[in-house]
Amino acid sequence: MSQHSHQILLLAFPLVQSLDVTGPLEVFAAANRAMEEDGKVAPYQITLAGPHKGPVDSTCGIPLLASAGFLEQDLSADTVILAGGSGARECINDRSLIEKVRVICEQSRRVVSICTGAFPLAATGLLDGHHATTHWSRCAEFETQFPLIDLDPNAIFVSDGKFHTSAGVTAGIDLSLALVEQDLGCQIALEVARELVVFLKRPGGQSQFSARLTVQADMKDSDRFSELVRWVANNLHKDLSVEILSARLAMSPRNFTRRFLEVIGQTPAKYVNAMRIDAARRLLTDGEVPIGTVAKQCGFNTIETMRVSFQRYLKVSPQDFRDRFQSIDVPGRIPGPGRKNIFGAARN
DNA sequence: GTAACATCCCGCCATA
DNA sequence: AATATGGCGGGATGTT
Repeated sequence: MSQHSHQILLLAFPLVQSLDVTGPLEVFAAANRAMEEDGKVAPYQITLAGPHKGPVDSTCGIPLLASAGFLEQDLSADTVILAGGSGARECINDRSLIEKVRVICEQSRRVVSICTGAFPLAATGLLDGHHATTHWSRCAEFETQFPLIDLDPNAIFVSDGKFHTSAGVTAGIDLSLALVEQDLGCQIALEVARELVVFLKRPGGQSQFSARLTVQADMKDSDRFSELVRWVANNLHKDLSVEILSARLAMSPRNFTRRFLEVIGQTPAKYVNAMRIDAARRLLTDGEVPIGTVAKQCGFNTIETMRVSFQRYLKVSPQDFRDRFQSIDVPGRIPGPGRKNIFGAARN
């Protein structure tokens, strides 16, 4: 936690419009707003740059720099973020580009990659011998390309020294949030998280829920599954057992479980549970709905079930969760001891 | 907290 | 031959 400003360089590979880029931008922009509301100076100065080929306008109000002259520009920052998405994997054979990335990363205090942004980072060789992660669907490819890197396919995000790599795009949002917490403290991170309605999760290394996963578009059957996922989100109060869900897609439970894991990246029950906690979280923060009603609406049969789930995954009870978030609106009220870290107890 | 009960989910193998 | 699917068993995990 410090008063000085943080310079952030966001490297976007060909596609600028992807959530990999806009997600972190939103987080840091929200952090700036939160600080300004507190009467402080907006701490984050963000530069968006990259060798992209997409439309050259601005994203989230951040002007895009250095598209054509990317290699020539003198770019450095406190924190550099390599966004993933379309084009990130393809550019690892562009030697001059990778060399440029390497120089930038070497000069930076913190290096962050999101999703497949890990590929260009890995290509620099800087990650060799380090722990890292990337999007689950690209892990096999990553491992064969970069055998010297210690890949953890199950982690949401991995921190190793100055390098922080994250799994999916939503994990990138979570990671940005963690950086904000590191830089500005828990209070601001809380406000940002609340504003963005990002699903809260535990520190890296825990794979049980990584928020709402974006279904890979290029994957077979993804249409059926994304439709199912949408249906699930709208029917959380119903019975969402494997048996019921598999019947909806006219699959055997065994095959459904297998395909669900492949396409969505999580097992059915875990995913459903994550969605339920997510929904409950929103109802608890955004309204005055009694906790028992929240539990029912979100598909937890009883308050007890919901409480167990909250304790297990968020390390707080529903009541604590509600109190904590609503306390933000009360000036001067400070969360009690042991409640300061929304990301869970353990940190590193 | 705990115990009984239910469901999940993943390896293994047969079948399509 | 190679691949996708489905059934089964039972330890792991979750619910009441």
